[in-house]
Amino acid sequence: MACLRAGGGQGLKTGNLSRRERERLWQRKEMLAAALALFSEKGYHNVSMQEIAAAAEFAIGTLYKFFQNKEDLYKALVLEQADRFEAAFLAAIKGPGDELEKLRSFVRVRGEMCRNNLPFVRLFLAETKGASYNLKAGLDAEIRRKVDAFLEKLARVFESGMKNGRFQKIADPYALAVALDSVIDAFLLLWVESPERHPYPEDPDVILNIFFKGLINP
Amino acid sequence: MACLRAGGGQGLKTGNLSRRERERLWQRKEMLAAALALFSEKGYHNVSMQEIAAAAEFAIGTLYKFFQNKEDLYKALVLEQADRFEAAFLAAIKGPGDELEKLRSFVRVRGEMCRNNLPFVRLFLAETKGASYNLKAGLDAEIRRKVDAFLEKLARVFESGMKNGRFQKIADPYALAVALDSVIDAFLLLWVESPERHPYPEDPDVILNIFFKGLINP
Amino acid sequence: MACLRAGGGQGLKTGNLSRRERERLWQRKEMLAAALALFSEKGYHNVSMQEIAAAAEFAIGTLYKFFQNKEDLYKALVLEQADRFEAAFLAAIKGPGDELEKLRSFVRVRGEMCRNNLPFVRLFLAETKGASYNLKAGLDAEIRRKVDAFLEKLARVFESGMKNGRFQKIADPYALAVALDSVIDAFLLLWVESPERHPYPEDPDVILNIFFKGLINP
Amino acid sequence: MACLRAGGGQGLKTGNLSRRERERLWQRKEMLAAALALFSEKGYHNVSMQEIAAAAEFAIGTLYKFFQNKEDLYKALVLEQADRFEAAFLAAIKGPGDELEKLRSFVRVRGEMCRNNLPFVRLFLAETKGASYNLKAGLDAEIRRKVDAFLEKLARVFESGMKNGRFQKIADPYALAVALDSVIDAFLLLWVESPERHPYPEDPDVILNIFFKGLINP
DNA sequence: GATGAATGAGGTTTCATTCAT
DNA sequence: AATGAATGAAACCTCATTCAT
Repeated sequence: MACLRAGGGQGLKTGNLSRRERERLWQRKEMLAAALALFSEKGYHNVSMQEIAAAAEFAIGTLYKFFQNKEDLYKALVLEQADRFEAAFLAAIKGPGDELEKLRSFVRVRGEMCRNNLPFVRLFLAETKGASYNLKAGLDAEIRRKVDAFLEKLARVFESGMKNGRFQKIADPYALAVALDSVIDAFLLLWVESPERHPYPEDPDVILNIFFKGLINP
Repeated sequence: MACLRAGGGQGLKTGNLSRRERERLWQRKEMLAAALALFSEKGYHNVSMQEIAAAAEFAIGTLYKFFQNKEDLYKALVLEQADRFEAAFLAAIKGPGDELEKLRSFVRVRGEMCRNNLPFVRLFLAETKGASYNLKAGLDAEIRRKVDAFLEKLARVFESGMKNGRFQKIADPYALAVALDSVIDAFLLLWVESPERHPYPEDPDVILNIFFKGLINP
Repeated sequence: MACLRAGGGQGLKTGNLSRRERERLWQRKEMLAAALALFSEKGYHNVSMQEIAAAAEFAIGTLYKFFQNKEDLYKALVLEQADRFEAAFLAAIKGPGDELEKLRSFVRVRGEMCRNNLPFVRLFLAETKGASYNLKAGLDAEIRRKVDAFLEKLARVFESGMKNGRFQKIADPYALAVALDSVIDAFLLLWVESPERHPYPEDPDVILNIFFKGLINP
Repeated sequence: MACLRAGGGQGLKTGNLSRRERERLWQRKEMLAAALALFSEKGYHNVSMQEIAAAAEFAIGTLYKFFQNKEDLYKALVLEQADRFEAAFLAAIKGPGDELEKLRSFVRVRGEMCRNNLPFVRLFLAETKGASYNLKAGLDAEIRRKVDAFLEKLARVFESGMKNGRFQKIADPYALAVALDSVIDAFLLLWVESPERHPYPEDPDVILNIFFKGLINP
């Protein structure tokens, strides 16, 4: 959370803004931060707008100046954070190095982002893994579209590796992307639940070896 | 769903019971079936007790004779179904054949159970993957304990395969169990969302090859 | 008000009903009576559902069992009363006697109904005379349609009188109907505001003479 | 509306005022014009101060510099317009000609004023005919006092006509004034609702004949 | 034992009004 | 003097739960 409040300019440029506008942006961030903490802890339906307003130390009316309604607030929260995550993951797989290195980088960044944004990870897993009924109009679809678009890009890393002979054709590239993503999620889930018993591995190959090395003895 | 209503003896013995008791059990099952259908379709918070009572064709008061409150009803629903699933999965990995065959059997049964119980799968994925906030007291923990117990047993399949040389030691057996489970879940999730675009594979090796064959070209 | 509570079977038959149903009807009437008193005194927007519930001595939730929402309650109130009034007025102009007697009867019944239902008259004048913005969907239209339909019937009394030579053709029959209605309303309005200074005349001819006798000296 | 904004000197003299004061008067007029348009269209309770401020292109705070609160603004609006109307009606019945011509003139001016100030007419009818609950403190009384004062003056026209033998004594002069006023209102109401089906008559005698000629055939 | 009418706390949202800038 | 962001009371409405019948 601290990082969220402090972290400036995430997607929203604060360059040439009046004091007023900068203040409004800061207030918005405060509200989203309070909302994130609460939603993440108790879930969408168990958090009231009053609660969020109180946590953000604003009047309820002020909350409604920034967000049309509860759903709108929630969507803004999830989408803005999702964008940050997507950007970081894309940077990882578009970074330098061969396909192998890209995968390592992705696994590493995934861990870092999550370690630093635990509240959002809880929310995000709830949104993408759990059947989420909260989001009547579109967020669900929008999030899933984003995830899918990313998985396609990840699939292309596998595909490219297969084409240049670095990877074997053990499965459909998209299936591999889905599989890698879900395995990482599983490790993250274990870590979220009990960080001490199941730490997220520092070395990405601990996870990747499941894919790299064959299980069956030849 | 029909199977749920009709399906006798799932965990609850109906052997030597009075007519009264048998009727009560049948009523209870009706209620849970109606609740499952509604929760699965709309989510815990978007289903009212009135709605469940109406769907089950009982008075609201009768519902409360069987379940102390909404949460209690939900817990009973999830736990009883989870038991059925757990039993089926355990049977799969305790069945005949070597470790490889056990894994294949598990992947197959996982698919079958889910295909036949889509409403519950939706609910279950929401509960186990998504951070589930519904269940303030204990269900969460109880479910996760069950899942973990099963994962330990699955891990022991990998371990045994490693010991007798059938499997390579590519990773920690528990990690492998988690990974396999999550990959299957990922495929199920894809299937739940769009059964036509992403059918759950008939041949378990489509999934298992991700583990069996190494990705990296030697 | 007393008359409203006491007045049984006004349009709603209470003949072959179970005790339950009779009680529900009585409760509904209590609610409408409380609502009428409040709306009539303070206006639609200045009365809260809590207030109505308290006045009717029911819980707020019970109010909503009977009426979907505030507007629904208001519409039911206005329409049911309007029907009573319409019926009484129609009876007056369909009663025995020639056209002249019909008009006298109408003026008389108008006065009686209003004297006995002052709260509703206030509401009704507000609805039909004032531009009423309360009634988003349809009540406005429905009320005006009713009023217009009645005015047409009243016009036909004038028309018939003209045809059989009892009346002179001093103006368009519909215009005469509108004029008579509005003159009665004006007298009622004066009476509503200060019953002592401006009593509604016992003798209908006090009002009707405005129409019967010509003002200009020949 | 244009006439309202442009129309100078309506009751408020702008003669020897500083630029400041003239500007304030102009601003006030802008605000009242915006408020009139909105109130007339949507009704007192369905218009927010924010809305009025926005329509008048002032800050909400500025609105409150001119009017203590919403009710105050509304009262000012209604009273100032009512004064304009009263003045015009008084001029009509004080104008040249005998009693008959005064009545004709009144009917004519009534039509003109209303045709040119439809938004206010809607509001005014709502205020004077409908039981108006908006105006808790005094406006109601003040308006009605004005109306009554005018009706007394109109009554004196009838009275004078009776004294000099031009009119017959068919009814109490005040009752006749009330009746004429209400009949005109009724025609205006019809016109407001559907200007095409019920045009306000060009010839005042169409309305006045109801009074002038006796209905009953002698 | 079964019923479902009654309850009222608590949710979301609006808007008249204030006051620091 | 003008602004408009901030306020929070109060409105409408839902629904988990109880209890008299």
